[in-house]
Amino acid sequence: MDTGTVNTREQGEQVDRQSRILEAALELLSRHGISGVSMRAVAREAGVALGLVNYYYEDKSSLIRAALHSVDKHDLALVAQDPGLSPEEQLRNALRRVAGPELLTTRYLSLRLHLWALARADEDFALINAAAFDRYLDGLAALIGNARPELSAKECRERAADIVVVQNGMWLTALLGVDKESIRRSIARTEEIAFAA
Amino acid sequence: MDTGTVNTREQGEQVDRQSRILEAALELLSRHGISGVSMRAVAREAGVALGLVNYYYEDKSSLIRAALHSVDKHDLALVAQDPGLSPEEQLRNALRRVAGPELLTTRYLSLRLHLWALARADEDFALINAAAFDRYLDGLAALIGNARPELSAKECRERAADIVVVQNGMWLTALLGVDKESIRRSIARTEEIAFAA
DNA sequence: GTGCAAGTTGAACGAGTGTTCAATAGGAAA
DNA sequence: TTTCCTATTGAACACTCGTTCAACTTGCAC
Repeated sequence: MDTGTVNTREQGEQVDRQSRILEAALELLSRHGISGVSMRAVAREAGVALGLVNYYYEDKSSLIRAALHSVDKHDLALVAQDPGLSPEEQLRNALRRVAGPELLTTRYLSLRLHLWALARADEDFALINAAAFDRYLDGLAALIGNARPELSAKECRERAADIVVVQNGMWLTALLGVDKESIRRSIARTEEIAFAA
Repeated sequence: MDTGTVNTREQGEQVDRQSRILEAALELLSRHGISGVSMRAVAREAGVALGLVNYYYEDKSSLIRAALHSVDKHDLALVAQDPGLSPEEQLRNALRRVAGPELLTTRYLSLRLHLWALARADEDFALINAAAFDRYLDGLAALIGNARPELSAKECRERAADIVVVQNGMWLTALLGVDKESIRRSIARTEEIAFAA
C-alpha cells in the first residue's frame, strides 16, 4: 500500500476501506454490544465484502483490539497538555471536557461501556485497558501538578484517582439517564477535588 | 411444582434445579460476559441437561431477564430501611455497604457491568434496568430524608443522584483496580454529600 | 502491451448457536 | 398395579459464526 500515489476512486467519503471497517465495528459495538459485532455485520455496515474484513484484520480479536486502541487514544487526548493556556485553564478545561457535548453522547459512552465489559471477559483486552487507564491517570495527575506546583507527585496522583472515580460515575450514570443538573454538580465536585487547598 | 411436599432428592446442595440454572447463568455472565452465556454452557455449569434450561426458561432472554431481576433485587436491598437503627445509622450503613466485602467482589461488580452493557444493547433490559435504578434512587432518597428531616423531597432526591454518581464510579473504577485508599476517600465523599448542612 | 502485487469478492467449511421434541424416569394418586 | 403429570434427557433442526481460499479486478512498473 502507501506508495505515495493517490487513490483513483477517492470520490467523496470513499476513503480507505480499512478505516471504514474499523468505523463500522465501532458503530456496531456501540449500538449492539459485542454480540452485535460479527464479521458479516461489520462488512455489511462498511459496505464491503466479508473477506475484506479478514484481509485487513487477520482476526476478529485484532479488529476489536484496534477498536479498543482507537478509543483509548481518544481518551488520552482529553488530558493532553495545551501549551497555549495557563496550567489552571488546562486543568479546568480537561475536567469540563468530560461533560462536553462530544463526550456525553450515547454513542461514545455506550462504546466505552461495552469495551469495559469486554475487558472483563478477555484478559488481553483487560491489560490494554488497564495500561490506557494508567496513562489517563498520569496525564490528569500531570495537569494537576502543573496547576498546583506545591503538591507532591503522590498527592497529585491521589487527587487524580479521586477525580476519575467521579468521572467514571458520571459516564456510567449518564447512560442511565440521570438528570443534567446532577452531572453539572459532579463536574463541580471534580473541580473542588482538583483545586482544593 | 410446589405441591407443598418435600423433594426426596434433597441431599446436600442439590436444591431445586431451577435456582442452580439461574446461579450458573449469573456465574458465567460475571466471568465471561454475555458471549460466554450459551444455553449449553449454562447447562454444563449447572450440571444439568441442555433441555432442562429451556424447560424452566422458555427463552434465552427469559433466563437473562431472570438474572437481571435477581441482581436488581439484591441492589435494592442495599437501601432498605432497618427499623432497629437510628435514621443516621441506617443512612451511614447503606453508604458504607457499597464498599463492603460482599459488594466489592470482582464477581458482583463484573456481573453488574455486564448487565449494564446488556441493557445498552437490548431495549427490554434497558427498561428493567432503568426502573430498578429509579427504585434504588428512591430508596436512597428516603434514607436521606429520614436522617435529615429538614430537607425537602427534591433536595433528598438531588443528593441521592449525586451520591449514586460517586457510587457508580467506585464500582466501575474498582474493577480497573484503583487503590483501596481512593475507594475509602470516595465513601467519605458520599457521606459528606449525604450529611452536608 | 505483459507482469506483478495489492485489493476485493463470495462460496465453502467446520464449529457452535437457540430451540424443539419424542422418549424416559419418578413419584403421588387411584 | 395402573394412571397421570411433572421433571429430565439428549438427539436433531435450521441457522449463524469466524476463518480460509481460489478466483477476479485494479492500477502501476516495466
